Amino acid sequence: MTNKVQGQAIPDEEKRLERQLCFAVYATAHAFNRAYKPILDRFGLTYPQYLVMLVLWEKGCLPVKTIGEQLDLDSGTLSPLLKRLEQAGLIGRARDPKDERQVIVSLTEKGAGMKCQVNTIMSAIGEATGCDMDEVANLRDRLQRLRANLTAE
Amino acid sequence: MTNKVQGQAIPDEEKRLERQLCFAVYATAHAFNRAYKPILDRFGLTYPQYLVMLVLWEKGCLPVKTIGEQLDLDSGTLSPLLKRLEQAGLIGRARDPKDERQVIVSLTEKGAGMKCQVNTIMSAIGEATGCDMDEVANLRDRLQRLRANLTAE
DNA sequence: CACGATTTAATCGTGTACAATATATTTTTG
DNA sequence: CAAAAATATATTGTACACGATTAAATCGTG
Repeated sequence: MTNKVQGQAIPDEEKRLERQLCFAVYATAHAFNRAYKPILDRFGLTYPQYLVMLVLWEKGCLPVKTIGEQLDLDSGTLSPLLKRLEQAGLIGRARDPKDERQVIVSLTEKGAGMKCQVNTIMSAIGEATGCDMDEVANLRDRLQRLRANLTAE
Repeated sequence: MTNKVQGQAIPDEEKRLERQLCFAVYATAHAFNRAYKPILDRFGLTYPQYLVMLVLWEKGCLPVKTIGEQLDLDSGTLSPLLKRLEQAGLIGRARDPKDERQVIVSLTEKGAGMKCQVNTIMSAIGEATGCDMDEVANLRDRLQRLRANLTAE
């Protein structure tokens, strides 16, 4: 016998990698990345960069802080990523005159013009998932609840 | 009108970040990582390192290749990760005498002894997910199907 | 048996992630 | 109003992740 105090002992079968929800999420995230790569390569974007562009296409100019809240990423990740998007000519960055602490990220002409490619990208990925709209919605909603639980510490 | 040829145009509402299944997966993977961090820190493990240990606890000695197949990671990721596990004294690495191309990864005494901590780790994470066993199984199976679809290119 | 093709790991370069720290700019308070 | 606290971003160090390349060993076919 291995464990009695802290709840039930978990049977070995349940400890297998394939049974872990965390691994299913982890491996699916990688699979999505790989599915996106050939599509996004055509636009010179990485997947996290594409997410930033999605937020900007949806909401327009935003401070770094807000982008970070949307994507759940901190400045240590976003600063270099935004620098690369700026070098690619897709976004601009400027200190907010009202509050010099903030850096406002905006779309350039080139970055805004790229928005019309979203249909192509989302259609290709939608195809690759092999899921109908109900299954996508089901899975997405379950994941959102799970994420909220995990974050609620 | 934006798009008629390539299937239907996707309404703007569907393009929002929160509606994307890929982002739900991406953000949940990060949330899992953060939930694991304080637990795994106590054992000096990162989350990917923990996954490698899970595989070794389950199957014993394995070549790098097989570990990569289990986790869907390549040698560019595993080589440095395994080197750190070796430096931490949890695993050993040795060329297979039968086939010198292969490196067999094995558990040290210390690494094998750590297995009894799995109950604690999995219980803590299970708690953090806030999901009952049915919901975990449901979500895991849906993700496994999704991953298979995405990988089937 | 030889020699080219394949297999297996390691290495290198680029790009996330994140904790910890640094810096500059508000905002709050004594 | 000045010092302290809070806020926003950038930087640094460590650790994945992956494509591309390299190097060593084995295999396959002539």
